[in-house]
Amino acid sequence: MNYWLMKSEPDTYAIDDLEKQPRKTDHWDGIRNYQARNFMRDEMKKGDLAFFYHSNCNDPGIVGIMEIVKEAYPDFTACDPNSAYFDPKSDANNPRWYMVDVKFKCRFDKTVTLKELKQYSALESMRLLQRGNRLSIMPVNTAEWRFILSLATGKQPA
DNA sequence: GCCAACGTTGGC
DNA sequence: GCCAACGTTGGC
Repeated sequence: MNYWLMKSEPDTYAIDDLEKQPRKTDHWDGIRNYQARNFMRDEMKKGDLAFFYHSNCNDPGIVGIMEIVKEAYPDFTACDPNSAYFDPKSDANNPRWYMVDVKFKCRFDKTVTLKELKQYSALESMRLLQRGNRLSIMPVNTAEWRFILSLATGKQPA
């Protein structure tokens, strides 16, 4: 069981958009970064949990939790010339990009903001908080996961 | 909208 | 394989 953090720009796809899907499930498309892809393709397992992070917005931060319900399979938007994520260099027979399916689990009452995350020494080694970080999919360790959950719920970590 | 940081591309 | 140029991310 692994924990993750996955970023999305809410103007493009917010956590509410995921919740509105049938069965609250959708594919996580458009990942076009090799490191993020490798995490998704090689390490993400069914049943893993992920924080949903809103990036590039007024109040960036973690807004809720989703579950990985389908492991990596080729990202079909790479082969679709009408998609914003079309990649002419990707070969349908040897897919370059992958996606997973995620299911909405919960939305926090209050966003755990980036600003707030930066305040805690318990989180100072988090990948999200490292200088110049741009990864859109990254692992979160168990201690960090629990700590952030406690911030979201107001309860002490188990 | 600015811009620092980072990733990718492509000439050599 | 180096590295300059360019494109993208994402906080502010």
